[in-house]
Amino acid sequence: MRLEALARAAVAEVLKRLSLPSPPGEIPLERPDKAEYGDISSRIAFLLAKELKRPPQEIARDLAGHISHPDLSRAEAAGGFLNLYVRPEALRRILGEIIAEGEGYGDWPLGGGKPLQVEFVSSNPTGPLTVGHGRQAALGDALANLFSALGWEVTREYYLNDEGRQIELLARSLWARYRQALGEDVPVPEGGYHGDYLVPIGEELAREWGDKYPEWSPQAAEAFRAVAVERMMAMIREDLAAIGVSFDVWSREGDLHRRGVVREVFEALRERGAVYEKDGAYWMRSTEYGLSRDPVLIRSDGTPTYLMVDIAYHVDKYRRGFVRVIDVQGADHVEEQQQVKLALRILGYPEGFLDYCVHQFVTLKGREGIERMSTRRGKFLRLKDLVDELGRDVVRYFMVRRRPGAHLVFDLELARKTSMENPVYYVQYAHTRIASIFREAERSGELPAAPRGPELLRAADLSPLEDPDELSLIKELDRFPDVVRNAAESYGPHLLCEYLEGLAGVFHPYYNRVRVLGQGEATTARLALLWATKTVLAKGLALLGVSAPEVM
RNA sequence: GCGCCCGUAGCUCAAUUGGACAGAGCAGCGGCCUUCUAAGCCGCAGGUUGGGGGUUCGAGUCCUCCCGGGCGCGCCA
Repeated sequence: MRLEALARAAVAEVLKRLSLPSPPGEIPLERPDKAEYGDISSRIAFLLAKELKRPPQEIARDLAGHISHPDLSRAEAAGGFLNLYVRPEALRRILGEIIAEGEGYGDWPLGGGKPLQVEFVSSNPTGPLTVGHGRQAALGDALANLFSALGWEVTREYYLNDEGRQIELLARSLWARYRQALGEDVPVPEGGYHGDYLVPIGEELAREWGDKYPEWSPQAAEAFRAVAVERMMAMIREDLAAIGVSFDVWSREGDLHRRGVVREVFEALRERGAVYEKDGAYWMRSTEYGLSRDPVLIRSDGTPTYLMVDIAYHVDKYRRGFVRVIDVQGADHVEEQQQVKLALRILGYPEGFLDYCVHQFVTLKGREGIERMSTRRGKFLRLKDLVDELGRDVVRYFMVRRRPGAHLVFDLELARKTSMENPVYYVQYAHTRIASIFREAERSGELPAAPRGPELLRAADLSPLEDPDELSLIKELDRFPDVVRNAAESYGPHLLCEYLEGLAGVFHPYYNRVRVLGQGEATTARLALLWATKTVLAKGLALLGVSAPEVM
């Protein structure tokens, strides 16, 4: 039984024994940040104060005076809080349970194997992935990992927008590059894609096709669009491979049209009275529901807007059996998100079905200062170049280290450092140091190699663990599953970074001060503790898509 | 102008979702390697949480008004 369960049982028991009411919901518990507030504490007295018409401090004192549990050494009332101190034996028993759970430690059965989708990146195939998409790739993948750990059957999906005006512009831009390669002075269209990446493709087409398309025509549009989309997708796949993200499903906009989903969902909205006609177009009645404007669903030329397709896409997701969908999107899509959610509400889909993880943009802080990026203007840093320079681990870690809702300033100089200043290495190095101890233990014969070594650790006598840092380490390890759950449910993988840096921050001083090998009985106990620490570090890093190296 | 997000140490950011005296890492200063990797450890200094008002036993967190920044306000995606 973990710390919280133990404390909850103790508090529930004393409430019952003193015939006090239980608060609605669970008994609140916190991990105090100061040692003088105990190992775990509860603000329950504040919750009972109103009902009992007694001051919180008095209630807390009552509870502290009467609480009794074999695993608690002490209970104090301070400022209305009930502070509990756990016996070292109980902590050591918890460590034993963590070791027994092994790799599965940190997982939850909450999702019950139900299908959940994380849709992310979904960048238009109009250019390579930029640093901004990198944040989304890292974020989405980490969330997918986290929800898998919560027991959901997770699908990673990329929505591919292979039709529409932006693609038209892309094709036109590529055609211009093609003409340029043939020595003609055709400019890239206004608002088109000015990045260099189209230049070599234009040259290639010039060699291959010669002067086959001297004019911009429907035939040219067709040909250049097909090549452009195909080449851009190849580029994007390359970028995703570089950062180590892969998708289970690639869905295409064109597919939704062909299957008639778009038309059908539009009709459904119209039947619900959510649509009106004006200026030859069809609009959704959004202002009636408090949104700031009515958007167009079907243009006057009869083609559906991006929003209309997006709504249909989400209906389709529901029909495909997902019980929960999380879309990772940039802050520039918030209005769109409100419109989609509203449409789903009108259509009667369950409220919690669709959720958005909205993230702010990334700016790069290098020597030249902070730069803004734009794919269309060709002013951006390709994600792959950044990964090639810094490594996948650094890029991934930096991208998820901040709360998604906050702007991310990517500090290139810090990221380039291979020292303690770089938080990724700080965490990874803790893992490496432990690995090193195990290598040394095997070499010196203090611990046999796997599988016998781990078996011995599972059966180890943990009673020599009484150093305060050792007990702190156990308390940190005990928190891990809660961090995983919280990081997933609040869409905040950065909480995992915080945790891992904290865990490494307990380990490093301990390592520096306390010798593990050659300490007789204590050695096996310490190896067991470090085994658990190493497992949690590795698992935490894995959830973020970052490696846990044995050697650095 | 309207809507959404943000403002915390010199810098980059946390803060268990309303809890205790607001915490880290850089940058600054001073110490620690013949012992499992110094990519490390220890110590010092650093704050009116943008500002005012309000709700609450209790506010960085909720409400309100200012100030400053970002994003959006297309029959683009």
